Amino acid sequence: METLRERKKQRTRDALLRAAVELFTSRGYERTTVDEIAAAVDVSQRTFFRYFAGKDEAALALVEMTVERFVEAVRARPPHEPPMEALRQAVLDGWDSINEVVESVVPVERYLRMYRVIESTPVLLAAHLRRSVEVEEDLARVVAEREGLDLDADPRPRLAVAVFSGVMRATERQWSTDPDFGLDRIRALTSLYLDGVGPALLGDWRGA
Amino acid sequence: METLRERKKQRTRDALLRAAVELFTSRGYERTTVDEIAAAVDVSQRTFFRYFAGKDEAALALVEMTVERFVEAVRARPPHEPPMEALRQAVLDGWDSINEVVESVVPVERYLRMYRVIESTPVLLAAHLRRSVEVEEDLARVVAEREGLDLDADPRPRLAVAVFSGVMRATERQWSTDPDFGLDRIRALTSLYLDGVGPALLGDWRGA
DNA sequence: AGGTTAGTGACAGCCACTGACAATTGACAA
DNA sequence: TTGTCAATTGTCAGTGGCTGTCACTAACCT
Repeated sequence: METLRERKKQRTRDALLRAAVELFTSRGYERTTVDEIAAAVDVSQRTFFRYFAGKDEAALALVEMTVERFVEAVRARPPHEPPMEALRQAVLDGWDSINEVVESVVPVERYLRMYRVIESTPVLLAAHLRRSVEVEEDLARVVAEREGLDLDADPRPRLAVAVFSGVMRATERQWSTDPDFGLDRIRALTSLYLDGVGPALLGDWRGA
Repeated sequence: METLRERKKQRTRDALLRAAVELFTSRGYERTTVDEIAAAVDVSQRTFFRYFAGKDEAALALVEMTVERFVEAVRARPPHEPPMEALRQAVLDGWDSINEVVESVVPVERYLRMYRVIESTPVLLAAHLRRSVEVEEDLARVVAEREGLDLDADPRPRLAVAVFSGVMRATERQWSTDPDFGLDRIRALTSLYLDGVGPALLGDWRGA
């Protein structure tokens, strides 16, 4: 059982996160001040910065939860799976179980709306991409370990991850401007784009 | 012939850019204030912001010059070349002619040092990655046009560009931590990584 | 030469963020 | 319980990036 202090902290953090997401998705990121978020939870601005290193961290916190879960999922894939297959399955499974990860803080729908705010807000997109670089490094390590390779000697783990991440980014970007909001659409796009990599790398595009 | 006013403006901008790069590469980006840059050129802080939308823009301005040139180079590649080949040649040619693009502002060596500052400064890396997203969109358009395809109907242009950009990012990242500073090293890594994409995508990595 | 326009400096102000210190509140033992 | 310690929070003051405004000067144009 958790101590009262810890529960209180958790509640404050959740409240701040909820308020932030609420404001970001309605009013927009830039047009929301940290003071407003703090005021909505009735804490001081200083307290906000004790829970989040910056305004952007609050905006990315939800996605961060799912990203961490994704990396774990890759690590947990059966070792005999080829790298790209393991990555693919981990993402798709991630979208299937997104609700379980997020529902304790916000409903899935709000998560998706926040995702679109990130994608359409330059500073947030930038922060998101920067974080992705770190994730890629983690993934490369996982892949190298799965295949029993030395990350510094063999470029393939990093390359596979780079290609995969590039495709995922293209998918996110496409989805974020798609009129169809739903999870099914993301799943479909993910599969479609991953299947498209092979054909796209072929020299001759006339045969499709 | 340019007007005096325009020449003066150009000189002010160049001076600001030079001072900024000088300070960023020596003192570091975060530890350099806009006031210091402005003071080094003896203009007001306000004037700095009339030339650069933000401190980061001054830090990315050099790379921006080469990026624009790169996109043009892709556009100018012979139409019969497959997309990935055109992209590859354009990058490699870009590194060959980097000096011509940059020398009017700073020596190449300083350009390369600035590149490393970007790569190692979180906020700059973030801004750089965000800009790359826009570049990818431009490239996708160029590729689609070259191949006579509709960008909204066929995912292959975006995919090819996404894969290419992913690999380029991995290359940059690798180079930025390499003890070898030189241009040759970048060229070698670029070729190596591009050649590695095929093998990395294969299911079975045991055969190499 | 004289009116017009572009570029600049000075100033005031917003907002994100940080350090320091004091006040409060929960944890835990006597 | 109660007193002590430690964690959490609020307050305050300050820095740095960035913007709007306005008056002033220098370049342009006829």
